[in-house]
Amino acid sequence: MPAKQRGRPRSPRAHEAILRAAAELVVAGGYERLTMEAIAARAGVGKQTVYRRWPSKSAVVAEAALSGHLVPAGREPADTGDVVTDLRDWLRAAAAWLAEPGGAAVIRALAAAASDRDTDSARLYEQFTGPFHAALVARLAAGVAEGRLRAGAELGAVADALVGALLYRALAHTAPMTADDADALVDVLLSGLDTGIPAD
Amino acid sequence: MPAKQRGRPRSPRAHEAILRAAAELVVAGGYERLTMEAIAARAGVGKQTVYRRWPSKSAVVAEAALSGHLVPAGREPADTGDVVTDLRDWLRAAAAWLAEPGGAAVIRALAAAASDRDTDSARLYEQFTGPFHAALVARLAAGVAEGRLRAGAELGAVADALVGALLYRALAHTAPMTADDADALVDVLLSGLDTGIPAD
Amino acid sequence: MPAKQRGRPRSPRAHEAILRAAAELVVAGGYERLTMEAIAARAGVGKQTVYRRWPSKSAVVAEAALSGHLVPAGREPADTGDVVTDLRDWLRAAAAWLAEPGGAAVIRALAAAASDRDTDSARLYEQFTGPFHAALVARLAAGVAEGRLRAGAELGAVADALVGALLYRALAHTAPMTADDADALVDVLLSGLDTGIPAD
Amino acid sequence: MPAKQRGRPRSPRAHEAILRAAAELVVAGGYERLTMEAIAARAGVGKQTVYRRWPSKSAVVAEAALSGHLVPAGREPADTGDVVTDLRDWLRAAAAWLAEPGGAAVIRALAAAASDRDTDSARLYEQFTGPFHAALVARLAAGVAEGRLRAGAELGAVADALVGALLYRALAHTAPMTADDADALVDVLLSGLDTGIPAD
DNA sequence: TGCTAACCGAGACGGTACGTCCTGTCTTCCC
DNA sequence: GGGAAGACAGGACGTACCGTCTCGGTTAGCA
Repeated sequence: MPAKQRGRPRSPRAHEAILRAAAELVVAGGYERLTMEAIAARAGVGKQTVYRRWPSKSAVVAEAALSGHLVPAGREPADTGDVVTDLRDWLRAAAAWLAEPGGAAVIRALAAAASDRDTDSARLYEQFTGPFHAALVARLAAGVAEGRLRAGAELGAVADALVGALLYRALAHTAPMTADDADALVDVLLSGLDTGIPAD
Repeated sequence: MPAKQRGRPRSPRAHEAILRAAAELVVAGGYERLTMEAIAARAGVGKQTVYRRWPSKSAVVAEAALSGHLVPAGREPADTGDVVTDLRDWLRAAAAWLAEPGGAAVIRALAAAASDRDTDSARLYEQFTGPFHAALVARLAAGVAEGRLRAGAELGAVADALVGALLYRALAHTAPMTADDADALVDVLLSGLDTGIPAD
Repeated sequence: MPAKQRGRPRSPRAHEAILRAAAELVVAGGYERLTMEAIAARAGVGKQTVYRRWPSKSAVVAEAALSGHLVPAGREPADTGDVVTDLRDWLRAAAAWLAEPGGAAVIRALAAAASDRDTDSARLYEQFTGPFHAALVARLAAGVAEGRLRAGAELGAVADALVGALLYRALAHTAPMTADDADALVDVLLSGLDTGIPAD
Repeated sequence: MPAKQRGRPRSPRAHEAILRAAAELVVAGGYERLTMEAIAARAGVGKQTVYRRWPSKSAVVAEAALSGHLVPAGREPADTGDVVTDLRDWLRAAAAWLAEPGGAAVIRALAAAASDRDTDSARLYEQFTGPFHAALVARLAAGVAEGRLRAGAELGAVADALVGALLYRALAHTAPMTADDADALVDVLLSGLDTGIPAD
């Protein structure tokens, strides 16, 4: 029995306004330049109203990310029946999003938020990258079922490689991943490197 | 002719003490909790002495990382002649280091430092992960030359996948990469997923 | 016709609890540390219930003082027929009360409350010190009628001097007024300073 | 040996600017409306620079008062040789100052500052009213020496009565003391009330 | 040997943001 | 309609750091 509700209920408007403000500010200025005061001010809300809901900047950002304010949800690979094409298309789309300034800002903000000591960064990554990872594994498994991909491979490792490479290129931002890079990565993962010739 | 050195030379003791202090503090408390004042205090140095050398916190951390205060330098893959074994060993060793608390702390600090708007994060990543990436590509190229790996694959993409997967698992830290995970990843990259059977 | 009472009548229990809480808190912590939230909490009452009755902290304190929660009411000088003794006794008693920690705390709280810009401090002082002042004047007038005190003196000025000296010693609290101080003050006011010898 | 001076010395300009700002703001808005942030802002100074010197609002106000920023120093009674006239003139002048809005504001601010739990209010009153009190006693003693005032009276009590009556009228501010009130008070103190006729 | 420049530790400076506390108002459910 | 509870916008609190500055005091090369 969850302690009967007493007093004025928390305003959903304020809740929403805070997350929206945080998302806008983090895209505009990056995580380091983001301040709780600015979030509250832009949301038209007292600071206490922010702190009543989240204990820290990183928690607000995490919630904004998880609730879809920072990134449009639903980026699972399609299933056209051709797993190779689906994989390629998904990776190209993801790379394109991360090549935009907004996408990169989100990823970098997430990495910074996750570095905060008091953030449940496992949960953050799990909820943010987890769906992609899981959807990738599912699509790959379907590809195996189709007979298009070989059985026995560790599909989780493949998803790690795909998500990890995207993340790495986005964070390092020497140069974001291009469509060609994406295709090359898919090619390697499909064809492998082994020539079958054993070492001497 | 670079303006002959005049006045008191900068103290190498102070230089070293600052980097050591920064490294210790970042491992102990994470990047977010790190402050320039604490670095200076722990190094027994005035703040100006820090700012005279580096313009920002992230620059100090970057230097600490690059100069081997945060991470033991020299982790290139060995060349035993067997590229598969070398790759596996390197990935296992890297995964093991990142599974330690210290290793994870360093990576997370680096990610946070790189998220600083005013950091040359490209340079940071390049200098930090670059050598590994380059060494991997070189070792892979040698493997191709040996005839052990097929020619024509985009080796940079392979290195991206390896480094990225490590990074992803370390940052997400749901569970750090195990030796088995490492082996599975190498296996996939070597053997590929493709059965050679085209889509319907 | 005074708008017939509608709805639930105001709780006298709450009223009383608020004043008692305010009195206790002001004695315990002084006026500056007193907060409306603490008053409401200690009274077991919602803040609105306080604000419904009084518009400000100083008003609550004023009411607490005036209603006898802060100071026992009824300290007028006695009338034994001997105005000198009565005056001395009254002043000694007042000085003794102000020498206690509680008494001093009340006076200091009152002074602070009266300093609030939006307090009707004239009313506060009038209601708090006014009765004493008036009773003193009355007792002095009776002394004049008795023939014990000379006519023609400005009795209000005498009362000002008595009340003012008490207040001053209490607020300054270098040392509260002693019985001897009280006697000396009465002595001066009765005997005067003038020798009757004019200035050169 | 007072610990050799190290680091940048504290700015006398800032010190002075803070006290001036505090004095202006307290006269303008009263003690309750005074904030540390406003003091710092008006002084063109960081808040820390205020807190580095004084621990609280009341301490700043106390210092401003004691250093003559709130009240022009030097209000001792003159010595024309005629103690009665001197006393009357002094009391009239003091009453006139307290009747002005500025004077009243200062006294009320002082009373409020002295009510702060953590203020050394004894020192505040002693240094603020003490000089007047002492000068009054001195002038009265000179009057005794002149033969104009009777010996044997407790001159401290007389000064208490004068200062106290002024303070009381200023704080209560039902009506500030007028010149006539001042004259009446001096008259009573000089002539006394006693008719010499004993009680029945 | 003395001059001058750049360094050194220390710590104050004007600022910004922090996270907490309180104000006076409001909104809910309950009597 | 009053009452207890508690959220609301607002704003001051006192603290912690930022990056800069100003002290007295080294420590070097150059005169």
